[in-house]
Amino acid sequence: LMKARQKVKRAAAKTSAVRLQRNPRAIPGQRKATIRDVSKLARVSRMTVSRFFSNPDLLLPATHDRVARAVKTLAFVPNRAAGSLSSRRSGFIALILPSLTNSNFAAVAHGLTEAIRPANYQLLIGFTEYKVGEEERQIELMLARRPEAIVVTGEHHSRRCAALLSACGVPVVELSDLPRRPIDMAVGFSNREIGRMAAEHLMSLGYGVIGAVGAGRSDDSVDHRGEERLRGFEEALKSAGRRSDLVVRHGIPPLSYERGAEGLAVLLALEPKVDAVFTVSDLAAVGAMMECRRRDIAVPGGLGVIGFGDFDIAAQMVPPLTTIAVEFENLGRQTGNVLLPLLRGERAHPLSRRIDVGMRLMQRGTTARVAK
Amino acid sequence: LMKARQKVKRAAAKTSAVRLQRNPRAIPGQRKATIRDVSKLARVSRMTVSRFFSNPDLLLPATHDRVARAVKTLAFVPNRAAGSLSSRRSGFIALILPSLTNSNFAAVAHGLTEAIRPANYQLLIGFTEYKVGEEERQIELMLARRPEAIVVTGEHHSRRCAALLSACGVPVVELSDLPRRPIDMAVGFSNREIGRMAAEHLMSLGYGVIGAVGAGRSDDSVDHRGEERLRGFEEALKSAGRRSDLVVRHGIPPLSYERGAEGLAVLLALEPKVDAVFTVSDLAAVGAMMECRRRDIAVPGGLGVIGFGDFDIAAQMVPPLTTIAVEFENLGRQTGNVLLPLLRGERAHPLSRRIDVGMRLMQRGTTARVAK
DNA sequence: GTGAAAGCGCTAACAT
DNA sequence: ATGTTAGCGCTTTCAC
Repeated sequence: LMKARQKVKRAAAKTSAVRLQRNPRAIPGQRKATIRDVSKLARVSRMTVSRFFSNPDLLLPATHDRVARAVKTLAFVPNRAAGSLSSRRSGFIALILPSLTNSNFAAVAHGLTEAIRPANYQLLIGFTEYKVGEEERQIELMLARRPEAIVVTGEHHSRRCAALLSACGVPVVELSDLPRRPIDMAVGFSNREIGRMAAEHLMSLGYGVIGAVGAGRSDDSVDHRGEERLRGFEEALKSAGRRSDLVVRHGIPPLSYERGAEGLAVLLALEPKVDAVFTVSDLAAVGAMMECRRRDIAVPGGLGVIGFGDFDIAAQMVPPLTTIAVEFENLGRQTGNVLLPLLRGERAHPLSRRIDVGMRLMQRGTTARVAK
Repeated sequence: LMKARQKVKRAAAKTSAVRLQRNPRAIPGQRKATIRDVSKLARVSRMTVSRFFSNPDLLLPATHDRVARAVKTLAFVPNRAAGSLSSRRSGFIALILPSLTNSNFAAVAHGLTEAIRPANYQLLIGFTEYKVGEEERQIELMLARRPEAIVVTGEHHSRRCAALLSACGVPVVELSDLPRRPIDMAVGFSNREIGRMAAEHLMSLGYGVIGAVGAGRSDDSVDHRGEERLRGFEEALKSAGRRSDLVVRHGIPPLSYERGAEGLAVLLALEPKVDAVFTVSDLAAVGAMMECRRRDIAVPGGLGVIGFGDFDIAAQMVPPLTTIAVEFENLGRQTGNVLLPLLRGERAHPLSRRIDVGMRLMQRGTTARVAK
């Protein structure tokens, strides 16, 4: 058997000597050093070099030194694709967001990055731009990289997305929504509750004719989370026996300052007597406030305004914007904290499969008690 | 020889039959289907399955169908780590940004994503939070994934970063700055020129005592680009024989609304007669405007304000904010356009190694001619 | 503490 | 149009 092997090897050696550069369409640039090059230079086995990176304490100081020097002279950077293939651990965590332009989603990314850094995972971020088809595409792209966990935004997924996610075999976290029946885990808050909270806040202050502004939808883009907020808002008004038809859905997501200003204009045209408005996002609220200034409508006297998100600008406005805050960076961090034990192979704690990070009403200057 | 090979194979088969689960520390979840499983089910060779994904037109319709069915029943998703290793093309483009919380950087990411999508590349985003040590760490993490191109922000890199980048063997783009001697390529604009432009704009309108607000620095964080803007600003004032000492560097990057408001306060304490201010970012400018409102300083009458970035909020302010605009999404798109031919193996066009996307003064309401 | 062997799942190159 | 073979660069496993 031994002899047979030798023969095969020699035959192989002959062929491979012929073709030096295997793939001409390979990325250009001088060939990178491999673990093999390092091992030769340091006169150790490849395994020793591997251990140098994964478990340096196992090496004898002298060996460690030789390897370190070789690594340095060759400017060796281990190839994680090869490592992943062999160890069956990619070191990736996939994060799929609607958009990065929203600073709250960016905060999620930052929080998650921070939480997973000590474990040496790398984030693989994708964004959908609120396009419905894009989520599927992104999930497939991600799955091809064999992430060790997948974090998606929201609870609404196409059938195919849901199928891909439930079959993917790694932990899945649904972010920023709390589905009744999560695919796997969920970390978030209730968007519906936020709408309700906004409506109740406005009613409690004595506002009478209350409207809302959110994003519309097109054939290929939706903002499910904003829509949930509007729904909660309508519910609260209805169950209080109030008018709940003053809900403007304007423009395609994401909602911007400008869309907020326009949305308010639409609302005022619909019902000039509106005395308070909830906008699905602070950005729209700020836009609405600017529109008020242009129209000489006093805030909060002429119009009460409440937003969502507690974006940085909210507290800085004059008057400062009343809003509902969610700690998005914390959301990301919590997600990381839920995932880390799972990635270490520990079983999921049943209580941590659905984490509500809650929300907080930040009453500031744009809402105030109305004189009856 | 043939017989020898058979023997080796049989021996190998025997061993591998013994150990079913090779790596117990592998990520949990049922074993994913491999190209081999598909090939068996479809009764074709593995290459045919591979071609099904890379070049489906090559297959006979009947073969194509059989493979498609097998792929579907097994829910097969090709493992890109294995593919990358074999083809020596990772399909990654690395993008290293200071932060995602800045919507202009997010815009870059979006633009770049859009540009590279048709070629089926995937972005690998990392952020440094303006920390100097983080850039090195990020670059090393990225290099381990063998990206086919690396995009970094700015021209200032530590020695080690510069070394890693110049030795990495793939195209490198420096973003949003135009170094005199780029490592490889650069797509951006002159931050210094922006500072100059701001100063000249204010001088041309007749403002007399002109200040600026930027971010400070700590031991481990800097905003080189903002600093460049301040430098250009100082230069312009100096060469016009004006006072150039009213430059406040406040707080650690990134500059926020709040920091802008505080920065203005510092500036006013330093020199109450200031009649115009340039802030290194629109966010700080907005913060400064809010501070003005709190102090009943009229804008632009009492204080002229000019920012940078043309963030969405700029045009929405009342009065709308004068600023200097750079099309950041276009910056990302251009970067993609420069990279794509290189990734296809074409030679770099010498003219496209340094692309200036330029800038535009957006004169709006916060600056106006001063009555002498 | 170190090494040898085998194989992770795919594709380039060549053969038919 | 499809198949065969030999690796890609690493890590697991097990032997010493």
